[in-house]
Amino acid sequence: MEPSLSDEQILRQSIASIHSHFTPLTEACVVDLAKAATTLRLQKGEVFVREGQFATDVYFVLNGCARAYYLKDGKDITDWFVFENDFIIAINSFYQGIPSPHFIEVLEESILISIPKTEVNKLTEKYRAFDRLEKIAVTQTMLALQQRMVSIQFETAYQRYQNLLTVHPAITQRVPLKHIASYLGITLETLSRVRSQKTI
Amino acid sequence: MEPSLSDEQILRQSIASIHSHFTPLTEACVVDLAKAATTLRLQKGEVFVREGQFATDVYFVLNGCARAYYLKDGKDITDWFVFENDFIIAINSFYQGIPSPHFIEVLEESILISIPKTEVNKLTEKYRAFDRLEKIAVTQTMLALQQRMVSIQFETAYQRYQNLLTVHPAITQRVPLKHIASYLGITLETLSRVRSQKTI
DNA sequence: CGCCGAGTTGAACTGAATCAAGAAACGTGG
DNA sequence: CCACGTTTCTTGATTCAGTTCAACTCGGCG
Repeated sequence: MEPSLSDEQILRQSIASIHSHFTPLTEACVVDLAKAATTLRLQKGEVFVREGQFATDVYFVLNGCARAYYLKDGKDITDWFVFENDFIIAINSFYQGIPSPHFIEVLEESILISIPKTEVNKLTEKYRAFDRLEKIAVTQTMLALQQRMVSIQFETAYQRYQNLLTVHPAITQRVPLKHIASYLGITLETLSRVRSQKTI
Repeated sequence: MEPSLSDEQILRQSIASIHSHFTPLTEACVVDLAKAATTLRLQKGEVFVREGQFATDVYFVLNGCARAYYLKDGKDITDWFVFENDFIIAINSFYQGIPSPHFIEVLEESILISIPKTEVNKLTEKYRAFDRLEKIAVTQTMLALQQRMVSIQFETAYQRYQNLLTVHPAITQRVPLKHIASYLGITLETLSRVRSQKTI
């Protein structure tokens, strides 16, 4: 993480990152986006979306990483990981207008920008490029979920873990294994055993 | 199924259905869409997208039902069901530009309209409303996949089957159980047992 | 130093898969 | 309209991947 970036710098870097990782935005759109967005600097473990809340913002992770999770019968289940240069939202609340089943927290000291949902909707309405950005993000998420469905449905715990490593090789250095286990739909014990075996 | 609809009628009904089930389209957009679309009348079991092909069209099911499936180690795995008034595409090929891992077939005598991908892209570019339609369809698919992830990850075979029945109460009358089983990520035998038990 | 969260290891258990056999429904041609 | 083959579905016995419960190790930190 860069030491002591100004809000101004964070915003500029985020927009540059959106430009290169998703799609370019027009000048005017960038100006409006910069007005709408605020920066967030969060300490490791800070929970910035809670169960029961209505999604108020979209978040872009410039630096660090975050996870969305929910409580199923009291158990903490990770639903989604996000690393630098990606968006994260309380997906159900945002798109279905319901109270969020998810919590979202950062897993490291992180820098995000936050864009209010109302402003997102205005930007989407006003700028074709921003609308396209949202469509790209949603499409990527849809495809990632479809891949995960196939993986979880017909692969063994070992194969799912290997798949995850090919997508996020360094994830085990950044995320506690218990979160990885629940994301993969297995127990911590099974993940531990799977990690200790070198072959099938 | 309506007896002997004309192509004209099929198109008109499809557009009306898109209007009411998704989002309204402008007059001009409807005119262009009608020019781009063609009608398809398929017999039960007809396969209209094959593995290895590049997605050339988006399909709207006006009447009947269809499924997308792939072969995993020679086994036929259903990935998606679609009933009347919904779209179906070879999702990976369409959005990732790769040869389709999926086949798509109709499970009943069905009426679809088919819109070439090139025309979809033009319509998306030209009409805000059409762009919105695509975004809505993709967002709905994303949310449905997310629900399915949760279901498959932490529910028993019995619960998953019950969930499916709440979403598609009549599915067992229209779709062979083997397809439902693979969709739920269980074997045909397990589905049969699950169906015979009245409680957990 | 001792506690606490994170991860490992072991043993017993279980939900669902696999393998196998048969019953029921379906459709196609004679 | 019936007979026959095929596909669809059911039922039973066995096996297995992964869970659960429990005890233990390791590393960091107050």
